[in-house]
Amino acid sequence: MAKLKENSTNSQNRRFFTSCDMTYAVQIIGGRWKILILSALGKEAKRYSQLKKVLPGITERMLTLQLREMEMDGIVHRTVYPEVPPRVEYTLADIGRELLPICAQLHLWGGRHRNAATVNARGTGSKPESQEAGDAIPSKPA
Amino acid sequence: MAKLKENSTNSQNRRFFTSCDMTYAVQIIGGRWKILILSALGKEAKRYSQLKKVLPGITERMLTLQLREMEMDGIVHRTVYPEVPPRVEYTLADIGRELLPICAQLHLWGGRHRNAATVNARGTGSKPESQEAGDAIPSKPA
DNA sequence: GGCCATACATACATTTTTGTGCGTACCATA
DNA sequence: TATGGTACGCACAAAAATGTATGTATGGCC
Repeated sequence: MAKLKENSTNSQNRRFFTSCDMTYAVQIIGGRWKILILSALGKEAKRYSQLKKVLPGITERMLTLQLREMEMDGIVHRTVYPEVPPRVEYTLADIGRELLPICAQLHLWGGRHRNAATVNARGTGSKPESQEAGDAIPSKPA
Repeated sequence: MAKLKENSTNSQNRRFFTSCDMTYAVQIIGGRWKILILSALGKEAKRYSQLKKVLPGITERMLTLQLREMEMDGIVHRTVYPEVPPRVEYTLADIGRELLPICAQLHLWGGRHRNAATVNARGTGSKPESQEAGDAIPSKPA
C-alpha cells in the first residue's frame, strides 16, 4: 500500500531515458546478454539451441526474454519453422547489424583498457584472462 | 538462510563478464547514468554540483556512486580542492575520453533507430521527442 | 546563534534484473 | 510404454540497481 509512486523520480527518469537517443541505445545493448547475443547473431543466423550453446551460462529463461526484447526493439528477426521438433531461427535486422561495429569498438576498448587498468576489482575472481566467449565476439566485424 | 549460493550461475556469470572484453566495456558504460556523465565530462571538467545541474533527475546518491565507480574504473579523475566550501572537480581520463566516439555513435544509432522503429513501448510515456539532455550529449565528438 | 552552500555518507525502501525449478506440446524412436 | 529433443511459459526467489530521507563538517554571512 502506502504510495505507488507512479510519478517517482524513477518513473520520470525512465521516461527521460527512452527519450534520449544515447541512453535509449544503451538500454538496448545493456544488460547481461544483449551484446553477446548480438555478436553471436552477427556471424550468422542461429536457432535458439545454438545460441544456448554459444552463450556460456545463460539460462533458457534469460535467452527467451532477451530475444523477445530484441525482437520488440527491432534488432532481431524471429522465424518459426512449423516443423516436427519446433525450429526457430534468429537473425539480425539491419538496425541490429548497424550495432556490430560499435560492439567491435567496445570490444577493442575493453581489451586495451583492461590491460592498462590494474584490476580494480569489480568482479569476484578477476583473473585478467581474456576469454573469447566461444564465437560470440566478432574478431573482424566487417 | 538456505544456501548463499556463492557459486550460483549468477556469480559465475559475473566472473565471466569481467573476463570478456566486450561485456566488461558494457558494464562500464551501462546503467542509467554512466554515459550521460561521460558525455557531460566530455565537453569539459565539471564539479559535482555542475554535474547535478546537467543531469536531469539524478539523485546525489547516484551521482556519487556512479562517479566513484567511474573513478575506480579509471575513466574519470577526481580532484579535491581543500577550500572553504569544498570543491571537487571531475575530469575524463584518457581511457574515458576514448569512449566518447563510441558514445557519439550510440547517439547517432539511437537517433536513426528511434525514428525507424515505431515506438515499441519500452518506457512509460514514450513520446518520440528527442530531448537533448542539456549539454550532456556531444553533438560533435571530435 | 542560525542559516547557507558543498560534497558527500548512511540507513532504509522500492524497483528492476537475473536466476531456479518445473511444466508443456509435439512427434519420433526404442 | 518410456524417453528424448525443441523452444519455450510460468511461479517464485535472489540479487542488483536505483531512489528517499536525513545527517555531517566546514567556514562565511547576517
